[in-house]
Amino acid sequence: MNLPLIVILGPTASGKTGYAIELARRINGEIVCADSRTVYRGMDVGTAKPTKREQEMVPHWGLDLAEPNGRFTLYDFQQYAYTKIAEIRGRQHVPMLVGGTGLYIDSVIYHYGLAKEASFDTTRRSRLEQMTVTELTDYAVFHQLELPNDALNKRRLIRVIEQGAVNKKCTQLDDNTVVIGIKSDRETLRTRSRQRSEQMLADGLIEETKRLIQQYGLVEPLRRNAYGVVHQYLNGDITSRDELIDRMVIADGHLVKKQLTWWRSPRRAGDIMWRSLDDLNKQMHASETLDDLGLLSQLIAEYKNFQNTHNTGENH
RNA sequence: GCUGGGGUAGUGAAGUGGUUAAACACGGCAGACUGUAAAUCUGCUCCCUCUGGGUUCGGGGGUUCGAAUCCCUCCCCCAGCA
Repeated sequence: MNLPLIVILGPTASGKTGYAIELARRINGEIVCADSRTVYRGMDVGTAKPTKREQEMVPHWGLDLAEPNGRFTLYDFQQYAYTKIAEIRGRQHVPMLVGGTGLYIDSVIYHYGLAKEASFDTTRRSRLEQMTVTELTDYAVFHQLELPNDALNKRRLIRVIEQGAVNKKCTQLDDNTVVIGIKSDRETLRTRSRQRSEQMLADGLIEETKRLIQQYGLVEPLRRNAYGVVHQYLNGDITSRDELIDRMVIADGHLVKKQLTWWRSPRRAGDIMWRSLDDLNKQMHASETLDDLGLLSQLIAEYKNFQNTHNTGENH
């Protein structure tokens, strides 16, 4: 049997981690984290990285792969995930791709056509970064490059110029891939986010932020979300603990919005089977009498059914 | 109670007699996005029967051809003095 790939995705604070760990224990799974921030070493509390204890319950991969000031690319993640998924299958375990970074997940499940970069030209990058959007556009047009549909997005313009094209190569979902989305309404997420922010502070987020900034400087991953807000607090731009929490919740809210927009896109919406945490847990506990393969095949069957009904509905 | 400052979209804030009041920022909503993605970028955000129309600047009154802007009065907030 070719073991399936179980993908569990969902917005921040939706409860992916908890569910994934429990499921992994039931179906003999191993978790590959698809999260652009937990790849960084030392960024633990502020990224809600699975704890040591959680990591001991189920093998976790994809954590602590890079230094916060290092360069970690989509290609790096994709290759890492491919390797780990193959290794997990080699052990006759079920690979599970779990995370909230839509792009990372897509690069693996749709097999983005990424090629190894010969070498990253830092000098050229910083030269391009100094150009204005207009200059970059002119440059791209002059060299007859297709412009990104996000024409004012400087980062993407730079990528187009570096690559010499807009890269869109990808495939359909593999037959044995199952994609489950954790469905949750925004109010619930906000409530969870608030609780989680309180917990992060209790767990030493402020000290962690201080330490990381001292060690690496104010690098990009430390400028955003929880870390960015705490940095403003340390700076005195935010003066009260209440405001700090509020701002952390708002930052999470922005992230959630982007994540949901990503997954709502018609390009992938038909591949994601959204289920509430309650339903998923009920199913898991209801099938306790089943053996591991029973629960797994139940999920697969449910997903196949979802795909069929969705696709017929779409074509007619 | 007195004196001074102030009350403009969900919030902060610009506008201080004259082309269409609400720039700008935040928040909210929607969208794009294949190598930094928790990044980066775009649109909408007073109301409506919405390619057009309507209402508004704490309440009321007044001056003026014309008032968020000047005057009177009342209400509320902040600071100082009692």
